[in-house]
Amino acid sequence: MSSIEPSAAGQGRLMASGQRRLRLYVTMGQRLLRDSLLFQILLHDEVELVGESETGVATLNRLKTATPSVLLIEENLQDNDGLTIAEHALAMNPSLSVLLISDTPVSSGRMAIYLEAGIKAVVSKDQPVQELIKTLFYIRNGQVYVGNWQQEPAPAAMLAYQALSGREREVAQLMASRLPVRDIAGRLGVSCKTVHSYKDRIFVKLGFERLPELILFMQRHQHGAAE
Amino acid sequence: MSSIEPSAAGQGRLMASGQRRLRLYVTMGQRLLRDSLLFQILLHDEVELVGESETGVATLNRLKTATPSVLLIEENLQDNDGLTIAEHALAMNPSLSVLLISDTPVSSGRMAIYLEAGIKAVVSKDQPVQELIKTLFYIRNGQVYVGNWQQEPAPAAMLAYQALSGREREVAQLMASRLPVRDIAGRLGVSCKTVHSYKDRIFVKLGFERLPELILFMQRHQHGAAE
DNA sequence: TTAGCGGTGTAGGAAATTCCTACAAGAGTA
DNA sequence: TACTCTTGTAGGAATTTCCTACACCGCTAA
Repeated sequence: MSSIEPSAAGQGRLMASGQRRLRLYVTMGQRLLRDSLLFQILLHDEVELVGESETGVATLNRLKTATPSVLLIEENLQDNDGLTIAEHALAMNPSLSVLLISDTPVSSGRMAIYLEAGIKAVVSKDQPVQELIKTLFYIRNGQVYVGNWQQEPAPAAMLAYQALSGREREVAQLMASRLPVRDIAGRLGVSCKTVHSYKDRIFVKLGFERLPELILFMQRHQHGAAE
Repeated sequence: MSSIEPSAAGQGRLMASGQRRLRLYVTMGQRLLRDSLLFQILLHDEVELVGESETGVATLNRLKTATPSVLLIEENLQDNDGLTIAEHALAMNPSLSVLLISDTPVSSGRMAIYLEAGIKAVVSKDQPVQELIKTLFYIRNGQVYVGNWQQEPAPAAMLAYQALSGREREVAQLMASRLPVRDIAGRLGVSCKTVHSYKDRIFVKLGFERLPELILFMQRHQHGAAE
């Protein structure tokens, strides 16, 4: 069927950064969180979901056939605690990277216990999603992530705004209010392409990938970190 | 600034469906859930986030200045319970539509209490995100949503697969595995445009809007509702 | 039995978006 | 002074999104 080159193994472009596909298994009790997290995570095309379950035992069963490279698991499961499950999983496959999701911020004491058990990172439910995603990608090659569980009071994000130049701020503003690119271009008296350029720069500077992130950012920025 | 027509009030295209912008306020304790839900919700361009907070009192304070049309609020907050807060909010502004998020499935008894209090709908954290989003849009004009809190065991979704035609299933399959459109076209021996057409039809039939939804759907479909 | 009608396989077009690259003017610095 | 970085501006290629088109095919109602 045609002589079309199958677009060279993998996605090329973005593939350069890390290793291969991140094979993910997710264990999380509540569907709402699991779903919305998954939608978020699956936006990244190097992630392959190899399985999911709601309970610890189900996870241990499936883990034999699914062969994830990363296990994202909640600390508190209905039938067990994530730590125990993770330990079993690690016993079966020591090269698995486990990211634990805890309900509350972790103390350094607990952190030590987790690391001891071979868990690669812990993210609490009080942290931003991006934090979780960043961590996920960070640990995927086996690295341990002992990042800012120290819970900085929302600094980086707001400081980032300072990094935007005047024109960039204007555009960020208008884009966050959902004004279509064409209108923004019209209002600023420049070409659409220029607006796109600003958009690109803004997204790079702030580390965003999609409009909702910017909207949320601007919203939070305006109504102060008062939040 | 130039004589460019500001692309006719609003977004035209999609705007036809409901009323105007859905002005949303979100009260949710845990950042992780709040964030990921918001990213999801803000993907819909008729939603305007007018505020968010973590606690009940903060919400009541902000509600005076922000003027949401819909309040999405968790049942269990750190400082109060969502129901109480919602009642206060409704006392201030009776036209507000409140969507309560409960930790567990709601019994019909509780449901009655909620409706009594003027709450428009309740979604539990055990339900799929789309359910929440659907409900959100449903109640935005003031309608009450007493949908399937009866928790059907995942029927509709899987049945939907039946609705796909042969070719559509092939494409769905390949797309879910993240094969680029061009490669899918090559493999099936048709043009890219054709593949896009299949994609469109698949998304319409299943009611999806983005790739992650399809990926998740196919994953779940294959590994049976066993889940 | 023939005229419709809806579903399926196929594809084209317009507009928008993503991801790069380009480049000149000013700011700052070695 | 020469060099580099940032900012304002924009173009191009490949993709995507959203519509529309159209020929078949099978089924139904007159």
